[in-house]
Amino acid sequence: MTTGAKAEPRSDEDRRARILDATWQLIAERGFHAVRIADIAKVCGTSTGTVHYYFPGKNDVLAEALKYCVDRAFARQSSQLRAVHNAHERLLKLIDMQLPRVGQVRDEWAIWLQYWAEATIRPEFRPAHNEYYARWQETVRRIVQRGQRQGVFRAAADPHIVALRLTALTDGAAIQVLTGVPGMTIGTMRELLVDFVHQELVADVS
Amino acid sequence: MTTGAKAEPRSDEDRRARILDATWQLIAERGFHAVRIADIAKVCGTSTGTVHYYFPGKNDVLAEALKYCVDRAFARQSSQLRAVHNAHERLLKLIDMQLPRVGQVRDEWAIWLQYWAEATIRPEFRPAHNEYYARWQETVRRIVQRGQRQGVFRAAADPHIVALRLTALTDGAAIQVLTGVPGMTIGTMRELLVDFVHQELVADVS
DNA sequence: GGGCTAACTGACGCATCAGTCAAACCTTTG
DNA sequence: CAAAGGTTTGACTGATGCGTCAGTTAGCCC
Repeated sequence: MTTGAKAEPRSDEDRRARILDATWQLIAERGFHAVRIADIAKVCGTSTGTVHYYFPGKNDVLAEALKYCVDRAFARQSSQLRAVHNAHERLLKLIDMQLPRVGQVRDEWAIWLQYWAEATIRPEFRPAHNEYYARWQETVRRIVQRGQRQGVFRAAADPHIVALRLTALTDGAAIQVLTGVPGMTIGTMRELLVDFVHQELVADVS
Repeated sequence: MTTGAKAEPRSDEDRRARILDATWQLIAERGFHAVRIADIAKVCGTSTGTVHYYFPGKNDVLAEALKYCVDRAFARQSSQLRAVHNAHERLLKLIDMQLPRVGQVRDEWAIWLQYWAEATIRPEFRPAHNEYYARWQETVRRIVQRGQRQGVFRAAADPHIVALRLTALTDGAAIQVLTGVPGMTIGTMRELLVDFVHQELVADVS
């Protein structure tokens, strides 16, 4: 409903992908547990039977939709980041791409919040979640290491620790934006993260 | 099921409180949307009719249960913090009390995750959420100001900013603990937060 | 054309729950 | 004691939605 690409899929076997695409957007809009198979079918212009034809049960559609969304987002980020060679700029670019503005990125953050709530309660969601989360942390860590090689980041910083902190800080700030905490806007969030990067990785003294 | 006080309520009109107590624990265990009126009644040793006698609808029970939990946790924290007079120690005590160990505190964190997921989707949850979140941030901010008055914290730090950062960092770290991100344990979380406090508020240079 | 299969449909069966209600129960007051 | 009013019960209802399945259509090979 928001900004997801809804262009006609070329042939038949990405019907599956169409279903997943509709599903993750519905999750982002209405929440994990408010999504009905009938809603998915309606958005896809198909029947509930078809959804069950491709996925054994509702849980499977939902779980795969989460993965699908996170995967696409990661791929998109990666490809855009590759174009930026300076590590400092690349990190700032990453931060910028992750700001939960309205639209696509905000919906993706909504997915993460749903994912967290679900993974807390249902341990079977954790392995997949942790894989994706680790991949994200690793992206950050690599940029830090790259920056140290390039000499734009302090050599003394521990990339692992910095990644842990920066991801935590990003998540926490995103929560405040998404839940509408007064005083936490997109701008505040960017400032907060940029400052953090500067203090941890750029500033001269320790 | 975990550690909530389940002692016999003295008379009749805290039957309401008993229901809320059972409800928030069920939310923490099973998730917001998996809680059934019948479950609440069963835990309370009463009937579904009684639950509806005290609360007009399911939504009311759930929403009030969230508030109830957050309120109790806040009161408990406040009373324990009051005993610590040195601001630095008080902040460390706060951090310690908020580590999501198993049991009560972990359940309370689970409630926050559910709250966030819900507030993201349903704007009507935001006002209450933001009120509680603001109260928490204010607690942190006041401790920082207190520390500056006492001279144990750097005067240059902006209490508002520090509170924003520390709460975000805490939330982010808690998510990683609750979702079981490898490498993020209670110990790591404490270390991360204590380091942050030291760097932002205690270390000499800026 | 005639068999075969894969893709798709949508009505139906069945389970699950929120909320209702009339009756039962208990407590208080006159 | 009796009436009144507050509280509790649990069977019931109506709605909702998942998953199934018998049936349909479309493509494909012989």
